[in-house]
Amino acid sequence: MAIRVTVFDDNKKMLDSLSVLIDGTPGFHMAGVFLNCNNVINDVQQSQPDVILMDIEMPGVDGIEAVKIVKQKFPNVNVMMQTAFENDENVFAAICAGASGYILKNTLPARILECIVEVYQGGSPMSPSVARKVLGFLQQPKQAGAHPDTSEQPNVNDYNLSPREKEILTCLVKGMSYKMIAENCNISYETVRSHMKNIYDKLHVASMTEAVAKAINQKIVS
Amino acid sequence: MAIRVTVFDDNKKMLDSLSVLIDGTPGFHMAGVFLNCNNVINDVQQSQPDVILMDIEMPGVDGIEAVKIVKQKFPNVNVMMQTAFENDENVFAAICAGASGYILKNTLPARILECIVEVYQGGSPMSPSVARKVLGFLQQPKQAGAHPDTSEQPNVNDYNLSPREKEILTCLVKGMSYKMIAENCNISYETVRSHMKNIYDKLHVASMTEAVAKAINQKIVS
DNA sequence: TAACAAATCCCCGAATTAGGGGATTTTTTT
DNA sequence: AAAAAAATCCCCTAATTCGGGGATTTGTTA
Repeated sequence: MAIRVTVFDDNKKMLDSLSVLIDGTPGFHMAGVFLNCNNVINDVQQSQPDVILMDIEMPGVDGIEAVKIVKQKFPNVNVMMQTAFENDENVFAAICAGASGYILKNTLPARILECIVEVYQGGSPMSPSVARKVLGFLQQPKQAGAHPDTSEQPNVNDYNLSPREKEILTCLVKGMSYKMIAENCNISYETVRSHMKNIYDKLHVASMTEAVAKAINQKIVS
Repeated sequence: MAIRVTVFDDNKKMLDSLSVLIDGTPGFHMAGVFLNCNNVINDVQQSQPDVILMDIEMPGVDGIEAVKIVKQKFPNVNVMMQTAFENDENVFAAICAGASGYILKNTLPARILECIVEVYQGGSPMSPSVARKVLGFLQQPKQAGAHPDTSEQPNVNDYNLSPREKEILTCLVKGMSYKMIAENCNISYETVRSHMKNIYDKLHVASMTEAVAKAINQKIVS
């Protein structure tokens, strides 16, 4: 059974080459080609695709909007974005809208077919640079310039915490309870409490949450 | 200039076959192989890799921890995870830790080399099923509203908190106790508790400290 | 209309944390 | 050597948080 592909793209040339590619390859069938998404629901209903190739830049309803509509009406149809540009907003918006893949228009024909299969099989093909962007969304904004104080001067925001106290504060920031910290640091529960009291004194706080907030915001712990 | 690859994997056989593959292919050089990550900083320092292949399941320091350490010390080295399993937690944790790729151990040798090149060139190769999971993380917080927030960097880590929940989380981060939050928000103590329970569910945490740390680190509250 | 999310409130018991006292043993500094 | 700081441990009481249960009202969505 051939994989049914429907394409939305306002570029007629692109549409033609994709038709040749898809209908000319065994195992693939071009179920429908459309120059815009103004009737996307109808178009999908009619063509009954397994996979949709969707351009982003289109007059009228754009590709992002179209994905939303499609995924709402036909959640089982997988949509792969195919676009010339890859700015952050588009990538992110497309994924949030429910796209299952995101490839660039310079992708080689053979690779496009591979991607269609991949999407059909439940994968999420992405062009390398897009994949990197996607991971970027998930990765926390890391500290860039990472050596502010290698000097011998004590950090003013250090609050004179002892090494052990910093260690315990670090555990706290990771979400550990006193009991867990005790185990982690191989000391008794009561010792943890003692340290905590001292930490509170030095930080001028009176609860775990305040201590954690201060520790993170003032970068007392890494 | 060959791409320098360092591998961390506690499976000796895997290490051997990767050595043969990498050192036997022009354009690649195996810079170092290590059975664990207990001295990861030293190992990386010594071997000076362009790309690191990192197993997750390892005795002692595991692959996720190791990525964090590596990215902190050597932010320019790209790390690709290679593991037998692909449970959600690992994938997510690895990416958050700073991994630049995530492939499964059943990946074909030729493809592994491709992935190394891709990582080296700034891409993020992922096995199809992993890529789908990654997109899933981004799609999870229910379809983003009608207006695609294109102004700033998209906040991925919104966790679908309601306005009131965000308000309460903000209070928490300021160090308030339940009682203080209740007064501040003009609601009863029990209502604060209810909101807190829901916040914990959505954030996947189980204590105030964890919630505060997550809220600050992931910029859920400003 | 029915189903759902959001926001509000309540109770119980168990676990955890806070604040107030201590004390002893190492290190480090003066 | 004496003083100070750091790290370890203990007890008691009060306050707070956590994890289960609920429930009601008000909107919005399907």
